[in-house]
Amino acid sequence: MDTRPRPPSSAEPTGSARHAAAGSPKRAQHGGCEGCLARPLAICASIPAAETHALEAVAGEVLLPVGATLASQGDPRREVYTITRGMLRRVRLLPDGRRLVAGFLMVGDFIGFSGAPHYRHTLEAVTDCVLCAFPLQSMRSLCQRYPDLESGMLAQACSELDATRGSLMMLARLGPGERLAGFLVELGERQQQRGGAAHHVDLPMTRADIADHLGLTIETVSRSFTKLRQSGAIAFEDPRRIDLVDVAALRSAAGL
Amino acid sequence: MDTRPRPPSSAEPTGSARHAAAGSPKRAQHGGCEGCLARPLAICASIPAAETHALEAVAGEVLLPVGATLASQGDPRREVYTITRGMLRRVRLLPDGRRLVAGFLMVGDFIGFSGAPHYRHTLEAVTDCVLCAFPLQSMRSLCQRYPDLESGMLAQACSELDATRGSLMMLARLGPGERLAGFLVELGERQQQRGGAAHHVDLPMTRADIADHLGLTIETVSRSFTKLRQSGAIAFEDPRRIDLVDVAALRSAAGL
DNA sequence: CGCCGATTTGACGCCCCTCAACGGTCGTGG
DNA sequence: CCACGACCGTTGAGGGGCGTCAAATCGGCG
Repeated sequence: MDTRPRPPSSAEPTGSARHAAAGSPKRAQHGGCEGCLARPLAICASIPAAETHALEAVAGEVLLPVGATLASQGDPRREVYTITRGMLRRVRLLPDGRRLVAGFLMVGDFIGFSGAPHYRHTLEAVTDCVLCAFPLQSMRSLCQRYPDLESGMLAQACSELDATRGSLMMLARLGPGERLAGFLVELGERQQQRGGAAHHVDLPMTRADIADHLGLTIETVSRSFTKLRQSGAIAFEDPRRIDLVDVAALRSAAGL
Repeated sequence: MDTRPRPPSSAEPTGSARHAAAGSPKRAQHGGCEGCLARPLAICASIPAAETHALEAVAGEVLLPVGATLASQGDPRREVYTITRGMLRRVRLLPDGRRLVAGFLMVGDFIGFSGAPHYRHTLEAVTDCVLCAFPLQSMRSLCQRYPDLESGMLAQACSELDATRGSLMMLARLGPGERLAGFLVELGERQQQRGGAAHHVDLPMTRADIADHLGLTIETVSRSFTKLRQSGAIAFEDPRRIDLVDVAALRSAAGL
């Protein structure tokens, strides 16, 4: 009765990569919190440096090659994760193939804020990733032992809620160009927090990922890119590497 | 450059109600947790019944008449709330008047999951409301004293995150009829948890509120209602009181 | 009864989705 | 080395759905 989907939707069916067939997750031993680049960004920082052994004792390391899936929609939730390297996407699929990318997850982000016993999203690696894995049960006991950890998680969950509510406005009331502007600004800020250059955004994800994140089609995303470029707000030669020329204009377009 | 808004947007400019000019919030003394209808639904339940005096000691009661605003976008956040009676809407306004209703808040819901120091939304009473107010600072100390309270809040924040992510899919990829179907089902379930009749939904909010919640216009919402009615999925005479005739159809339309 | 707001319905137009084609890059294999 | 295919991104043409504008109906309240 309503919006019709496109036949088989867009991106790959989880396991049909280029040639080597998108490897699967591999387990490894935890490398230690000391030199961890993600630690200052992650909830792990809620535990004092002197006590990281408690984390290391229960943590495992997961290596996730590009295109691999960490967990699938419907799987039981047994672990939570902190991202140490790389980028993931959080994908939800409708039975008819319509696809939503509910978010992109970057270094320091926490995976596991959910009350559901099963995953409501599939988690796929946009780039090669490394994650710290914690059994759900261990995380619960750690929270009891270190109340600051639980406060930290609550705070983090609240900011994620803030961010998600921001996306609501974007999807409900902004036009394509405005959505894209907001997306670029936000991604740029997150990359800057992680040591990226200001006024520069790297886009490891495809246009299809962006489209499914913004509730648009690939074509409309592409057209919006060229319009933003023509307007002088952004510049790029490599479509995966964007210059934010006029951040103020981008921000105001996105209602920020 | 993009979607153009309608001149002055839809609903009232916060204070121009029917005739009596939408009263303002009134303070009262807290009535006690014992007979509180919201308690079993709210995070307050994380504190044992024998200890409710700790809550009562710091709580205040707020009476909010229809149309009144509890807090405005940009105000500093000083308190958090639990809803005891009535319904509120969480509204965000863009400078040009575009409006989003980020959610409807009902009895037992908690207001205050945010990391921001200022409100990012305006909170307006859809019906007459009663709320329990807790100073932010008191809530923090309560969390230290009662770790279960903090766990409860984390759990609640996680379910809200789940719900908000569900809205993302709705806004990004569902058509008008599907969005409305999902909205009705979800609201029906929440009302049922609160003692409402199954297969019946009360809509205290206007079509404009629904439209701004679903990212549509009033007219499209209205047309979607009549289409759902013609399809036999719902029935109604009073537009504010909807019969859910075929819940299965509604659920599957919404991708649930 | 008259006014006002809420809801519904109709006519029309624009924006975005759909369908299609093209160019560029990369990796493979002849 | 170059031909080839796969994937990605871009651009153009066309159609449909939802927003826009307009008007009618209904109910509540003064």
